[in-house]
Amino acid sequence: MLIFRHLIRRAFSTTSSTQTHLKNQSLQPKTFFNRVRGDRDPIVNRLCKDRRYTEAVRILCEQKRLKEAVEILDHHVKQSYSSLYTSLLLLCIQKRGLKEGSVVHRHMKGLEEEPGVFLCNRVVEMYAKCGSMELARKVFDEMRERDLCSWNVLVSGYAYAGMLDEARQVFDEMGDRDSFSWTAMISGYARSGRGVDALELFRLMQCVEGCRSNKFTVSSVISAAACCACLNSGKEIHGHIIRAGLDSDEVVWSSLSDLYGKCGSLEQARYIFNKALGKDVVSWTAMIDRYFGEGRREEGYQLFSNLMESRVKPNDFTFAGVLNACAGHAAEDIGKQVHGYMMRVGFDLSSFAASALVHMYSKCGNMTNAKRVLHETKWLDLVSWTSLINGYAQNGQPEEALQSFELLLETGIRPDHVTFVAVLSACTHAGLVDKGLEYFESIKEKYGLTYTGDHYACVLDMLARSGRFKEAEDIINKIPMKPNKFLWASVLGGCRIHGNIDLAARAAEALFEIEPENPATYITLANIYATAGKWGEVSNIRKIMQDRGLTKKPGMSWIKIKREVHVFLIGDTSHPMFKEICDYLGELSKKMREEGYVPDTKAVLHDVEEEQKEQNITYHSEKLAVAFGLIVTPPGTSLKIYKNLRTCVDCHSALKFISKISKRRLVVRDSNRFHCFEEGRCSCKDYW
DNA sequence: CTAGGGTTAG
Repeated sequence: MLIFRHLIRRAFSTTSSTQTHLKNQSLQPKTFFNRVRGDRDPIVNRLCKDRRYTEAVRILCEQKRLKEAVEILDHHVKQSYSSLYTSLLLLCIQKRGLKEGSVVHRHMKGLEEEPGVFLCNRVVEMYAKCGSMELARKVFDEMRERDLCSWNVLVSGYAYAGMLDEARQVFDEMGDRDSFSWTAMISGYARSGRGVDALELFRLMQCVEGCRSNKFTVSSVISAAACCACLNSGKEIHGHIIRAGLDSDEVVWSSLSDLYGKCGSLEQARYIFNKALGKDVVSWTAMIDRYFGEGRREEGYQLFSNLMESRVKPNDFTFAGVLNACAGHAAEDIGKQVHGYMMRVGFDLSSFAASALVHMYSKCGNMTNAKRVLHETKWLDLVSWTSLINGYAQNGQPEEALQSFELLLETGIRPDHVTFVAVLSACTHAGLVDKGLEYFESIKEKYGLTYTGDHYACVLDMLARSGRFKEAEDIINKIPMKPNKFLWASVLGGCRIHGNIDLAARAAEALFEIEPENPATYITLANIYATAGKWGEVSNIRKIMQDRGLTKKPGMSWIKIKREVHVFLIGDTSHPMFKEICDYLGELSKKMREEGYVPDTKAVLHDVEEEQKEQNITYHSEKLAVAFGLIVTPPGTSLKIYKNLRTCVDCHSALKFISKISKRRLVVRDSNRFHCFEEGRCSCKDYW
């Protein structure tokens, strides 16, 4: 990628910058929750020794060390201090500390003097924001005196919790309403996807005299229009925004851009984005992610590059978005550059920018860096671990995957259902069926999790691949939900390997019902019949496909040489070097046969002569791409090839021979996973 | 004192 050239910096050239970032990061609850007393700063210790507890609490509050502050308050402070409560409650709200909040509340109640409305409002807000609307309501109901703010806090609390009907009830009950009340209600509807209700309420609001909408109101109502795809209402409000002069705020611009992105076009969204006077990092991030979301990767990367050149600093959300795009595109080169940039400008090591890094490296098959990042960040985060386990599983290192799972358990983090999907797939790739079944059992028995469709799909994939169809069918018959397409596709795949025609027919039948338009099912089933020599069935299926207008997705491979992408289709003759490539493949084929390669023509559907079949598979797109790469690069260079479909059995075997003969490392990323061919072996150990 | 936009894993 040329666009990042000026920013390239080796991501791992130094570890000292990592240390700096560790120091700079904010105190995140997850990372620093376990700070023990011995770690307390000396001033606080001194104050405690002198029994100046109130001051100690104040300092801890400033340092956002909620737990310790509340502990001291609870045990040592005997008097009431309104201002202390206010800051403690604020901190509880910030950190979602319900437990600490209720301790503070209890402390307040033990006092002679009754707390004022101001403080009570804070308590209601604290309970609401920390997730207990029951307690919030209880405090509200018991308040002797209430002001408008008390009501507003309750409404916004219910709205925030997604309890819109309750919110509306309180809203309708209250006597006076100001912009706060209306906005809280409107934004609640918008966030819960009830855009129409929000728009309706906004119309009502405009009829109320003396209750003007402000920037908060309009940004909420615009996001409401976006969520229900009401472009026309959105445009009307857009006009209102201009007329009322509310267009000087970056959040308003950002929601407008979102509106046009969601129900207009990316071009309109970009137009608004360009027009916005103030563009903060959120607007940038949203616009970049919008491009990636629509699959317009070049524009996404380009805009990210523009952002880096602007005065706005990308944040962890921005990094996570770009890195996840890189992961999806297997664009390790760009991902590395982004990583390098992050190291320079700094990022929060305990954010999902860090886990996005692990994810990116895992997806790109660079497990060394993935592991390194995970350990460097010291962010004991389940998502990162899951990415790592999955990465190992998909990159042919199932032992490392299971080892990582054991390490994860040692940290005390409880794995969730997604983690087990990764663990089971590792067992599948390693051929560890019995161990996999043990893990499968433990999901329910040991960890008390409910099986998801994916768990069943994984375990059936495992059993079907190893030909244990009896056990597979037992499980299929016991599944409480309707098996999904992934499950049946796995079963079908296993039947292909072991030639189980009966179960294959059942699986295919189910798949035809779920996704009749997917050609892959027809092709696989036809392959199974073809392998068994049942040509009548094969032509039947071909006829059905024709009738339904389905065609096989053409295989396509591409390879990047000197920043230029070369694309090959099956049997493609259009490449300028096609003749050289063919000659080279011919030579290669001779050497391969001497080494023991036998073309596997099972994958060829057509009922044609063997020789013709061999011809067909010789020109599979990945073979063309590899041959081209071998010709144009110097000896010893490793090649990276991308493919849109799964690798076929013959190509897989051929590539093993080619890696041995050419003494090259060949990395193939197919639609499912990475294959790393080296010295006649593949990292996937023939599971894919 | 209360309200707004973008937000990981398979």
